[in-house]
Amino acid sequence: MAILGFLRDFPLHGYDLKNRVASLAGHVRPIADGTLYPTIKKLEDAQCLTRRTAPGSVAAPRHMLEITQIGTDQLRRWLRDPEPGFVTDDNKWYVLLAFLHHLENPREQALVLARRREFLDQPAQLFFDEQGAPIPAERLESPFRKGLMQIHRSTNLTEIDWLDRQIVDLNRRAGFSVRQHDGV
Amino acid sequence: MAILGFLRDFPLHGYDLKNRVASLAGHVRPIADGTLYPTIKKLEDAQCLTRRTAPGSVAAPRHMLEITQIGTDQLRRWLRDPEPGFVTDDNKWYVLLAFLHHLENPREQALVLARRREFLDQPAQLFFDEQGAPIPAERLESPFRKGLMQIHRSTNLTEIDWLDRQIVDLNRRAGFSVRQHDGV
DNA sequence: ACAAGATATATCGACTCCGAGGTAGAAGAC
DNA sequence: GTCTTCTACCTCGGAGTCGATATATCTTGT
Repeated sequence: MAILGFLRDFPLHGYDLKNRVASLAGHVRPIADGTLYPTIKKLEDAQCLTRRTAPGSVAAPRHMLEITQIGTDQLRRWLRDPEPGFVTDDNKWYVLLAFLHHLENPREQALVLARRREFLDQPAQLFFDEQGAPIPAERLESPFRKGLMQIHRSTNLTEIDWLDRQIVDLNRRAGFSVRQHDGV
Repeated sequence: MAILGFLRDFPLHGYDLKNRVASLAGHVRPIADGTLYPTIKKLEDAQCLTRRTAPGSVAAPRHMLEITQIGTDQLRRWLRDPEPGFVTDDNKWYVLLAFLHHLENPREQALVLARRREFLDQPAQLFFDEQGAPIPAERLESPFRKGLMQIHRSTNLTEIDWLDRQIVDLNRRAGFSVRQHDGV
């Protein structure tokens, strides 16, 4: 998804893609060659991108990659209806967020944000005692577990706050465009 | 690591472990059976844990798992000198944090927190233009990317704040115990 | 002229993990 | 009685990823 998302911005070659993806995922951890190039080939076979050999500006010849209409459609499908992991896994969610603007329709964007919002609303219960009963943060003996829950709560609130403001904003914009479209 | 960490608290059987690990990793996403049971067997072969068959309280017989001295040592080694991924990947870091109290020595605990602190200090540059120059958050056109960087910065500050307080606290405690030990 | 090093693409084997499926025992439904 | 459901454990195949390795090209230093 990140590959198509970056290509949607402008054409790139594999080596450049590698660095851009690396700075996004996790943080800074580079994507291995053995992952990138087979994936590019797979996307090419699926006609999601085209390849044009260009002389390397600095060194060996590059394969400039360009996204196709099929690729754009595929990207939008992934964004519009993300797999559960993309909502519940922080790293994946951030990747999705980085490309959500390619899903042009503000109402659809708001729906995706709402799914994340819903997920964050679930109360986090991380630790349980021998009987399986949840242990509240104040009862935890380990200061690290206490901090873990504190940080978790605090960062969740930050994100929820941002999500709510975005969702309102997007729906307002969607409302305007509907009214314009209806001629009201 | 999570398996040994939980067992260090008290003996558990596989099914129970599964649920406890699930509520920690990512969030709530259950660990697959196909991952858990082979891993338990691997740890047993490495003599990190022992297995005792007990009648199931509700259904089929359980295998109660108990951590051994070898397992405890292994756990402490992992905690003391974590692989890079455990410092740079949020999910893995949280798992590590959940069991860091098993690394009893406050000075060693502080060192691990310091590694995370150092990682968080690196300025995050997530997006680049066609020429490869970094784009500051204010210049980003996508509100999602802007929010992404805002949230990233805000949550980092929260965690850094907590880390600093913990590190000071742990070093203070380490200092006391050294002085006590020296008879000062 | 030639070696060294950065750029750039590609492949292979090993490893991890998951999901689907299977076994089996006990409790509760009808 | 037997059927379903929940608990509990286990295995296999496939998908995905990584690290090592190989290759080609261009620049720079000597």
